[in-house]
Amino acid sequence: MSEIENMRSDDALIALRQIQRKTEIASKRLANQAGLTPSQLMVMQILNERGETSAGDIAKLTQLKHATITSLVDKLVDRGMLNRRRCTDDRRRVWLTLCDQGKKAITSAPDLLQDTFQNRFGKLPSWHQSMLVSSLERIAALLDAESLEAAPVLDVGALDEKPL
Amino acid sequence: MSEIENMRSDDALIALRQIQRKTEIASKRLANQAGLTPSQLMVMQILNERGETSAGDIAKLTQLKHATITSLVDKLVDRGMLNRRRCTDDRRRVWLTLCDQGKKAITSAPDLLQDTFQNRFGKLPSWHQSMLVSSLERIAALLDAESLEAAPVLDVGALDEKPL
DNA sequence: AGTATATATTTCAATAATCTAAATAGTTTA
DNA sequence: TAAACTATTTAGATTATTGAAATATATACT
Repeated sequence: MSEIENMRSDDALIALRQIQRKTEIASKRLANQAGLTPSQLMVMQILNERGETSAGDIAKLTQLKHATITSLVDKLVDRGMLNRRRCTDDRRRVWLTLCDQGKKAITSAPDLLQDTFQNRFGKLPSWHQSMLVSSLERIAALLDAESLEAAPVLDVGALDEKPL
Repeated sequence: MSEIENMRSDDALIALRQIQRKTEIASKRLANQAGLTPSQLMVMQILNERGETSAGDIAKLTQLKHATITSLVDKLVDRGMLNRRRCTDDRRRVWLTLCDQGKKAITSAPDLLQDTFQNRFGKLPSWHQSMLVSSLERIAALLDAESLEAAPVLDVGALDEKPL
């Protein structure tokens, strides 16, 4: 690939990093508003999107160690955000689910990034909206870890399942 | 805005969250490979992109407290990654810059996400590349808000409880 | 000018998040 | 059935992050 051909890719990566930083900071703020740590929020969002998920898969998805997940889940269970359920098929495993209060906690906190985004996005012409959505979905696909064989840690399989 | 009109916005937000999670995890891994914490990496990337930046601005950009920046910078300076320089105009301020070793540290670590992305992106037809770049830049702009960048975190703790 | 007030960073002690290694409990394999 | 393997937890240590007070400098006011 020539240098010139790389140019657009570089532009894309720069924009991606900007997006990353903005969403990450917004996440931090959102977590705070909901009375959660960013890691706790991440776990709860994953559960909200995927439904019942095992502790180990959460560890893979978040790239946190199992011990960390355990202590983090302990706290969330104590606060009535999550349920722990031992898997009956394989009694080593533990399934986690959001309970109602948990769902409420993450949906009721005002999300500044989301609000701002929706507001501005809604004002764009329809064709532009479509283009952005398909671009975002394409980008997400380009970032997919499937063929990143060097990253077995991410190999959770259902990683690309449809959220919500 | 009607429910139907909201639909595409929701799709966009879903894709955005996927992108966020993927880039965040890739960041964690990259930091690890470079022998840095994610926060340290973030600081160094900011310095790499913006050049000399004040400690306070770094605090705002990362949404970390000043005390945190101080200790984090201490370590990076000790390791020869960064330079501290007292501003001559306003001697309260401190300017930070990456030094050569720091630049090298963040550019030499193999970035799996970046490599994969570049590889796949490069295979797309030119018109598609252009569209993706402009879409990404537009998205970044939609996420841009002083309120998102500068606003202090409201600690009007959501509701009843605080984190344990 | 001199005093009060505001800003930028640091220090220090405390808290919270995360990790490693070992332990526990259950499953699969040979 | 023993050995090897997998999932989660426990315990203890390490590290990151924080709030509050301290320091040093700048700005505004009278």
